[in-house]
Amino acid sequence: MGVTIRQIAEAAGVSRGTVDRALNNRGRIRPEVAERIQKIAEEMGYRPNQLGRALSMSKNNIKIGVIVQACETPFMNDVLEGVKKAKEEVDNLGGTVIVCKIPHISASDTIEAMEEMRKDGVSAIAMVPSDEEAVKEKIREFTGVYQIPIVTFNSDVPDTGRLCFVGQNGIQCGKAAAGLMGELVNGTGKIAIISGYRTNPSLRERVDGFTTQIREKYPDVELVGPEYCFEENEKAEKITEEILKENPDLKAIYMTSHGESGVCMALKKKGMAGKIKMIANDFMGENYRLMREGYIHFLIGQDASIQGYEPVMILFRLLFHAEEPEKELIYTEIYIRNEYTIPE
Amino acid sequence: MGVTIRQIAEAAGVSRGTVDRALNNRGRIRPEVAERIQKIAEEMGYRPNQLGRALSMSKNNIKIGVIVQACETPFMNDVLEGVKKAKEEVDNLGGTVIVCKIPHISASDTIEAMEEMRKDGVSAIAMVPSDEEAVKEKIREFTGVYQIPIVTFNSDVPDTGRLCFVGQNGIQCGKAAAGLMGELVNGTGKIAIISGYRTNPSLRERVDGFTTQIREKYPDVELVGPEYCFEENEKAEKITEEILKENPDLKAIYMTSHGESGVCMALKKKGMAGKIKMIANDFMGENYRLMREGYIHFLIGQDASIQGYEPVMILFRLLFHAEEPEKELIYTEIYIRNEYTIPE
DNA sequence: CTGAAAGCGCTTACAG
DNA sequence: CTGAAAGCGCTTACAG
Repeated sequence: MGVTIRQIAEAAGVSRGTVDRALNNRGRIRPEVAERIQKIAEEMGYRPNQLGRALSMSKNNIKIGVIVQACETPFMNDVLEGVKKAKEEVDNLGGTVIVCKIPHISASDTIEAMEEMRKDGVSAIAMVPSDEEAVKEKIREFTGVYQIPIVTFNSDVPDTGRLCFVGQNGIQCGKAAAGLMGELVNGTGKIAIISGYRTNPSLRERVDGFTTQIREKYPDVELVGPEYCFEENEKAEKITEEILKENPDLKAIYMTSHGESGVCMALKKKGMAGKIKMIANDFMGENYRLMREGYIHFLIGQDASIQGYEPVMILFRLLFHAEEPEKELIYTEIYIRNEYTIPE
Repeated sequence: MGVTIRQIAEAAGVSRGTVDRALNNRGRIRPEVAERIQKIAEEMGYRPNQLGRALSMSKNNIKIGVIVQACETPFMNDVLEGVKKAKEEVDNLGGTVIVCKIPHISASDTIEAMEEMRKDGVSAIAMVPSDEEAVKEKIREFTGVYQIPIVTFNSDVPDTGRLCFVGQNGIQCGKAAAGLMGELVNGTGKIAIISGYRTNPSLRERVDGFTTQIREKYPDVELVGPEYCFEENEKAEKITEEILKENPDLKAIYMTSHGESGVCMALKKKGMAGKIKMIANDFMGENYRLMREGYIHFLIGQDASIQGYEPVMILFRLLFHAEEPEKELIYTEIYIRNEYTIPE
């Protein structure tokens, strides 16, 4: 048990309300008195009890909105787990979290969700933005005109006034893959890159990080691609077949995104399963299976649940404790897994 | 805002105290009344407000003791970070956490710390036990006679009545290293194992997991050792020199424990820096440096801070919410890092 | 500028 | 078995 506001009030010979005003800079107090009280609190080692604070402030009802795009993917499911955990914590502290799931990536749906939340009276929003001008403009409007703080996660839209971004550093992710690849192929040979969409910023970063790092550290490696499979298995399979045809001496494949099963299917048909080394992204059941079957040698992933958890908590800390986030770009850790560090 | 106990009381036409008794099975209530109230609460979708609960119960003051051995290592420092985080949370919820740091691994000091905590009136203890009979006996006494629940972390002592264990699965850790090693050496060649202490259970598990997995999956690999360096750099250096002398064709080294700098020194003197592949354990500054300098190729580690955090929270959940841990063995994740996924 | 009082949602002696 | 009341530590109108 610590020192309470009541004890300070007694020690200072004032009322509890006055101590509160002094300690929380609420004004309406004579500066000398405030100073004296602050000193006493300091001396007594006062640490405010969050419980009392939260319970008392639960009248205000802080409301945080969460907008998630493409919510039916395994990754986003894990993200939603994190959101749920944050929601429970916020609920416990007297706040509210409302979640809007947008089934696919769409600018108009995103904007609509944002407007709805504003009408619902949210005090802040955490969201996965899509990289379109209309969405960016709406974010500018929210942060600027309506003064509704916004935290982006998973993908970022800089220059929109968003408070901060929580997600992966794509460049670093690509570099990590390059380092693993270098070991897998012993620093020499042909490596193909298969990506999802040419225009997707995160995937682009992975490709860039991978490419530059391979060129710098393993000059004897020859890169093939990048080819783009639009995260479709059929397309990925065709691409892989063509690559194999043109490069019978291919040693490895780096996949920045989905379509893994298609690639593996092509490898299987050519009898190359496990012989061609493969690095893929994202921790999900499908990839674990392919890893167990020997197709995928390393998996690179991120802590999905923290991407759902942290943005909500950042906003809550802002609204409840008036605590600004430490950095503008909050990168999540990059995890490497092999066959022995995946869940059964 | 949710339904409150007061609303239920009004709906049921009873007092708030009665609702409390009904909902928390406190007895001293007519069963029919209790049932009726439970039903009403259910219908109204009542979810108890943890804040009110915690604030009210903060009179009781739940006190959790933490005993940490060998607290001056980098790993234990991270563990203590986790303890600190848990302590803040528990403090916020009206509890207390007291920490006792034992500078070195010692049975008598551990027992002394336990006794002191008991006199201090702790309601539960989280501790790193040493693997000695006297300590085990003391743990049995605490859990049995005094009914003080104990959670072990980092290393375990089964059959002592301890509530659960939080830490690494050493076997799995060794297997993960084996999988990485197989890729590093391309499935063939000589690999040396250097461990810390022959008798340390965790290190033994790592060696076992590594050995069995290499034998099973890479029959062409020849294993050298394990040799034991007692986590001392000088000793590790000498051992490495000898191994190199007898095995000029050595391809890689697996270190289960400390002494890394000594090994690297020996490699450097022989001009083998970076040529001999190396996998080491534990995320710490020294190892990051050796990785950046090209000596260490993979680092295997655990989330140290969660090992400090989780045991305290498990006990808090037990005492505060009467919530038992889900499993008896709570294994922390095994993380793999390469040069690109370590902090600068 | 300051104080007295009510209130946040729950628990817990104390009467009856 | 049940109720009325006090209390946990803080905040916040409302008076003055």
